[in-house]
Amino acid sequence: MTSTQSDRPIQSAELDSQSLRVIRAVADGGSITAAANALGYSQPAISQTIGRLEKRLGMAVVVRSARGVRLTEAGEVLARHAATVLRALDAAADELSDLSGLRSGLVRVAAFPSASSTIVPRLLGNMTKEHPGVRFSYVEAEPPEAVQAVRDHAADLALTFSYPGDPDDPHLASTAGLTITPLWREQMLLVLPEAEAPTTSIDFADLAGADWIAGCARCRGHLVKTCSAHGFEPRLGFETDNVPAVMAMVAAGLGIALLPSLAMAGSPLPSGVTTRPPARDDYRTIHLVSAPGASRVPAIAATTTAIRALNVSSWGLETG
Amino acid sequence: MTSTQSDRPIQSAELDSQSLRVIRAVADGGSITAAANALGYSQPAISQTIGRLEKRLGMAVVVRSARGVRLTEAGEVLARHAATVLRALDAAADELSDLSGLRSGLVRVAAFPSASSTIVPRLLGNMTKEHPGVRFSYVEAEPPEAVQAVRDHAADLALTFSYPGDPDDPHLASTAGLTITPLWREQMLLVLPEAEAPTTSIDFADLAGADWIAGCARCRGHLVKTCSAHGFEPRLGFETDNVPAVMAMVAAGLGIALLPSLAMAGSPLPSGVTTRPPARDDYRTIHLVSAPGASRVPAIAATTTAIRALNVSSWGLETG
DNA sequence: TTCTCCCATAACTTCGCGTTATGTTTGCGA
DNA sequence: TCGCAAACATAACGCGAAGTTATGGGAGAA
Repeated sequence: MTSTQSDRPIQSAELDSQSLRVIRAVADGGSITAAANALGYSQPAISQTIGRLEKRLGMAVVVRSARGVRLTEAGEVLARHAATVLRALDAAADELSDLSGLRSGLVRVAAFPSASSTIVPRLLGNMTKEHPGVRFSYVEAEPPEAVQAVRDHAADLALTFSYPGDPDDPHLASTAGLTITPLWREQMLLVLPEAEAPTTSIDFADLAGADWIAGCARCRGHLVKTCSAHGFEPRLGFETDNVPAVMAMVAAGLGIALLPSLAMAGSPLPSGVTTRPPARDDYRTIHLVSAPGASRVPAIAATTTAIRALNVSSWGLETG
Repeated sequence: MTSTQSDRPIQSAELDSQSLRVIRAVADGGSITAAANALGYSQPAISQTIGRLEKRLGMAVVVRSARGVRLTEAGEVLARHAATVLRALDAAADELSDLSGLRSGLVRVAAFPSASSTIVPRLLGNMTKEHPGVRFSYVEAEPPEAVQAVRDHAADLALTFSYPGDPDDPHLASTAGLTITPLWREQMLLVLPEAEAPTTSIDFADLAGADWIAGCARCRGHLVKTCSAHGFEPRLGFETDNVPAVMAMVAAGLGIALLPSLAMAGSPLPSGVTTRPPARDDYRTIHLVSAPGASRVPAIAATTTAIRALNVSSWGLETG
């Protein structure tokens, strides 16, 4: 009584968006030739696409008509759902275009404190002016935490610094899978009362008797290391990572300090306080840390490019 | 300042449903390997599919993570729209399965009047019992109009008849593109008063002096042709294609008639009226007319199969 | 360190999906 | 009635997408 139907259910995997595009074009144009012209294909391409689809489905999708072709019920089903599918694909393509064209996207930046008032505002200002659709988040973090944030995918890009030869350099330990690019060398400056400042640079060895005001843990480590390289151990009286406080302490005659040049740019020197470079150049290095693949995310790639393009000479940074 | 983006907008043609399936599986499984297992592919297949997609889009869709992989913003966009796309594809596949599995579908049938009360009810009864989801429409139409309906795609299947040697046979003229299958031979019967009926069959030549009641135009043509083949021209007194009316006229002694056997099945003989077969077999042929490709529409194919499977012997039809 | 998990790559095969060239059918017009 | 034109199908072919297995390398965990 009943016919010998295969009765195999149609899997959605047997439907592809290209076939739906073709069906819709045929429905709109009324003929295979018209669809081919509309889609920019040759006539046999459409004919074969439909033929393959019908073979997969095991039923006719179009039937030849006097002039052109018309859809079967199955074809109508496909044409109806094609509208939904193709609308969604168009929407996705639009959003991807926005990401690709830097009209949308989010970049999560982390950087160390003295960058917060110097590099970061200029960077984000340039970027939002150039690409208003790109959004940024920013968290201030010391290098170890910043690196960890990138590792955890909590941040896309991190600006960090490291002192030469630092054994605790977070970039050395378990930075597996991260890309670390040196950006600039940042000059270290001695901060001291004007009265005690010589006219030119200062030899570290002359400072063996001074009281020192230390900064963050790793900065203090660098200070101790530098002093011991010059044959003495610094007398550390005060500790704070608050730069204006350090300067005020220097102004109050409580000691001298060794600060990176970005700290100067962020906080004006109090009167009576000045800076001098050490006789033997002292610097730390600023790095850009990113997860691999960051270059293949348009907004992040654009941000890294913008970072490299920053004019940083006014802050005492040297490209290197 | 800005980076060198290609900035080429993403075309929705660069997105295919397979990539979306893969993206969704990766999003769900959290790793490429898990997605491969879920989809039944090898791990490199998924890896390469994503790689090709990223190459087409010009941006990353996933980033390697500690354990497995995670989506970028672009990947999230795709995963979000993938839900819509795949839902629509599943819906389409379901509907196609219903069509394929004879749980839905519409078959438009046309047939000649005497089939309306015989063949067609039995056919549609069988079909709706066997396949409740399949819907039917039916229009009664004489063969020329029925053939035209199929040609115009106003009907999917038509039951028609033709008399042997009919020069106006609608199946001969402009049936291009239609499939015509002979189904059965239908016996023609003489309808006459019982009083005048011989016990066995009747030789046509003995009826030269009778008055005749004619049916439809083509039936009348057949009658005239048959009579002239036997050397006389029938005296046509009454014309109607109303079968009960013909029988009533015969019962009233107004003449005799030549009717196809299906007409008998549809209308009971009045008392005093009987039928006899002509001595030399007289028949017409019942055809199935369908548009090409009808066999590739499941519901229509099932209907044609059901037509062939009909038990029609009780109506005086012979397979041939 | 070593083991395990996961992803990428290489090398290869197959077939989907285009192309151009050509055939077939239908409807139309001289 | 006889080509002509229009539309779809088919053939033959090429390329690249998309799958496979085998293998390598990096990162986390015992």
